[in-house]
Amino acid sequence: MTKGTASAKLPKGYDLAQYPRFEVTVDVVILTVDDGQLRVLLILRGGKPQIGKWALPGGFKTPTETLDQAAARELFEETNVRAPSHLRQLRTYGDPGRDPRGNVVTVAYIAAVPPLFEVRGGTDARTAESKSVEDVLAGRLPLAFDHRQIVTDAVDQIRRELDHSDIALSFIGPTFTLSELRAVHEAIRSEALDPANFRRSLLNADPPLIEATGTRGLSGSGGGRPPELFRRAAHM
Amino acid sequence: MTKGTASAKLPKGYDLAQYPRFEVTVDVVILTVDDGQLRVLLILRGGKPQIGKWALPGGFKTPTETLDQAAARELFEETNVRAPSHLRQLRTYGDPGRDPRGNVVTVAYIAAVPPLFEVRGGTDARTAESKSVEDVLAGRLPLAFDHRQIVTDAVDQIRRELDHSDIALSFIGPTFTLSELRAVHEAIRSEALDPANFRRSLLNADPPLIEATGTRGLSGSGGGRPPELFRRAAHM
DNA sequence: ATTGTTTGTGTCGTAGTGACCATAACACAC
DNA sequence: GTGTGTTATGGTCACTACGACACAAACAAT
Repeated sequence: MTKGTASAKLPKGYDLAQYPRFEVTVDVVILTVDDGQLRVLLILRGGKPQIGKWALPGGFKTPTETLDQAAARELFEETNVRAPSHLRQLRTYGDPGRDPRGNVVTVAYIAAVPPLFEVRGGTDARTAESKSVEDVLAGRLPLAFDHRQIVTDAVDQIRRELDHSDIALSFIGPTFTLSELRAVHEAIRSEALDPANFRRSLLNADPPLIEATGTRGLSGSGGGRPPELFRRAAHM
Repeated sequence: MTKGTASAKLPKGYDLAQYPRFEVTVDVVILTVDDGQLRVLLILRGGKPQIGKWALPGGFKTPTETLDQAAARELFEETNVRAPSHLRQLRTYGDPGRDPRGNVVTVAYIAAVPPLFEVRGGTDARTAESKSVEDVLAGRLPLAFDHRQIVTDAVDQIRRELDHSDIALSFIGPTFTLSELRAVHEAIRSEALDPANFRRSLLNADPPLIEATGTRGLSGSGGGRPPELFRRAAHM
């Protein structure tokens, strides 16, 4: 609506010319569990600063979009990944000097997706891959800017939510076995869980998180009883 | 370190001139429980937009300070309240049009303090008072900008944390009775708690949150057994 | 002394959970 | 087909956490 021109009809000091200005960016932490390993979606920077370094997908917010929209847009542009509905804010980073280009404040977003999503690199023809979170946290894979700190905070956040939300379901597809779901929990918590107890706690959850589909999956290559298939419970 | 001048020695497109710019502000939600009522610290706007409306204390970030520092500084400048050590980020708000002055992104902070703190109005000689959160949430006390939404989110956040952290202790002084601590929980949860069960859950907490001082407090005006005084447990 | 109030202690039954055992249902090698 | 290994599923047991309550302790007020 009212833009900077509004200052003309108001007492002096109304407009914002006197205040320092910042670039506002969004960065997106897309987590996934693949082959029992927690991974994060990164792009290989082809642009201006930090060329050749891995970084979180993200970019500049425009004045006409919300922060949420900016995060979804940048994610798709740079990685071709459609933003999940549960893409949400993690935290905002604005330390002076965090971006060598100047005064850049970034709002970090976080979401989880199932593995094997299509990553073709975005319109910018950038390379996009999911990388081991463990490597990032240990510093074996250096990231641009303060993105390692952002990934650290994202993993902490996911760990805190794991037992108090349905976030684990976001890591897997619409139908799944309890083993697959358990593998997600184990990858995030870095510890083994008892299959029987895991099953009981999920089936007794109130409100219910999952429900049986009635069908069964296939036994693994090494044999084993074929598992029941579940889906997310209809939440009303 | 490197400012905008860095663009001189780098390929064109490096500098940020091409991107839209924003003002970045911080807003602080200071919550307190007074007389069994949850309250929020507000200031009466004397400046440019929204004159005469109540608003959260806050202001513009400078390029040389962190977001945390900006929040603590603005809080003290406008309300004379020293920022508690646990002042921390809540969420960032950047919807287009949220501030009629232009493109303003604000990072909201949250903290709890004991009642009866000194609020003299800050250096700006503004009026600062704590107001009923219930009145704010119900819309009986309109706030400037989107500050009502921020207060809503802050209360939700406090409610979520209440049972999984020591945040309740921030609402009261260094020594306290279990009745006082229980009153904090009851005010935030808006429901009565059993004194006996409340005591048991706190004394059995692991890791311990509180410890007895050995001394006793005074009976209330209507009589009653004098209560034990507790303090925050030495967390090691 | 009696009454009322608040604090503090204990009991009881239920629900949740970790550890563990047993059975079911498959693949695979022979 | 039989036996062996593997995973899924169902169940038990002991311990803990917690809501609901009963009750004693220690004060104020009359």
